[in-house]
Amino acid sequence: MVATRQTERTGAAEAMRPHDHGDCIRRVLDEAERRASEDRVNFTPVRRHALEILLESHAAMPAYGLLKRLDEDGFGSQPPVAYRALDFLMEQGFVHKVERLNAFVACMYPHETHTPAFLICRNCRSVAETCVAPTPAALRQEARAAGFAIERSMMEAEGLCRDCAREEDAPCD
Amino acid sequence: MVATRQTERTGAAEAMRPHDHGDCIRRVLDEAERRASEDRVNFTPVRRHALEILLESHAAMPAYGLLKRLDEDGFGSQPPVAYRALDFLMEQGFVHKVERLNAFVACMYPHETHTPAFLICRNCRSVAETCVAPTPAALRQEARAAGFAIERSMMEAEGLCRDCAREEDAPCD
DNA sequence: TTTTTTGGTGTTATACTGTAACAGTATGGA
DNA sequence: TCCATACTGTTACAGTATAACACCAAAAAA
Ligand SMILES: [Zn+2]
Ligand SMILES: [Zn+2]
Ligand SMILES: [Zn+2]
Ligand SMILES: [Zn+2]
Repeated sequence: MVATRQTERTGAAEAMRPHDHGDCIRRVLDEAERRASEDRVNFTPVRRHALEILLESHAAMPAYGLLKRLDEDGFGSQPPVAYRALDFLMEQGFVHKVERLNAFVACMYPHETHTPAFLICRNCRSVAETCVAPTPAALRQEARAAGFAIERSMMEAEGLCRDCAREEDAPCD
Repeated sequence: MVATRQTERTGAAEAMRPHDHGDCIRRVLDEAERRASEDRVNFTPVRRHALEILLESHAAMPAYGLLKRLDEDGFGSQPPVAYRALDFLMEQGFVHKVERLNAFVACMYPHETHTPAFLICRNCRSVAETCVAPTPAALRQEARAAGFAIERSMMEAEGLCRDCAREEDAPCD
């Protein structure tokens, strides 16, 4: 590992420090808008509004919490409403699922594809996304800077195993 | 077949390669037995049997799948049966939860506390635990050796944020 | 233009995952 | 004997997620 030498600590676990959250919202929303139009994907009202709701705070929101909000705002009351919006937002990389909480957060670094790393408080369920390479050492350092005490952690990588990759390649699909 | 020249790759993602699985079972079960008696914890029949069931393969098993098996074997049919056994096994570090799958696997390295890292096939849901330090680079290398194509990954760390830690310390609990 | 396809939405129903709470039992110490 | 602790049996319920089908509009193909 390099001697990280960070003069500027952008991308640190800001969510757990005081900051201008209006900035977070504007920055992320603008970037999402830009990328959606660039990628020619359909950023419909319900999808946009779902992202806006998630952006209201850095806490992770359960799907049914989001659904409740969407319903109050007139976007429909049935589970697929929320899950479809979330599927879209996750595909675009605008939202991550925090698996440990079965809950969702807006991505704070939507300008780059990345392996997200989260600091999750087991007590208040606040969530801070870091943009550092998620090595245990780097994460520990982020945590220290945020005053966060890591108790346990895990990493999960999803993909295709050798056998399944072979199947997908097969000409007789 | 890559010519990776593997003299001995202990701790690699063995689960995704041919291996003597009887060895896995004996090794892990013995170690669990030893640690349970060392730590004076109550390794009751239902708990032991739950571990044995999970050890039957390296696939992740959902709680209700485990429950079904426990029921067939006469250990009770209600959800708490499975969840209590799983809670115990996770506390002892004998089992991990694979969050992405809401499913559980026996730990392949129960002799040491660690940050588990998993390679999860999205197609067949097979799971390989690696015992390397879970850096993205190390994980990529493990994946390559196992013929596994990582498509996305994440890291989650749970603990206490600064504010919640302060509360816990507070004398006026 | 007409037809077809595609993608998004509305809705119902259902499956899967996880926990609270209380009663019963065994054990071991005061 | 009384009490505390830890494990188990059971009921009821809360929370999470998806399948499936009907409907519609806009884009693409004919
Ligand atoms: Zn913010
Ligand atoms: Zn992110
Ligand atoms: Zn094995
Ligand atoms: Zn493990």
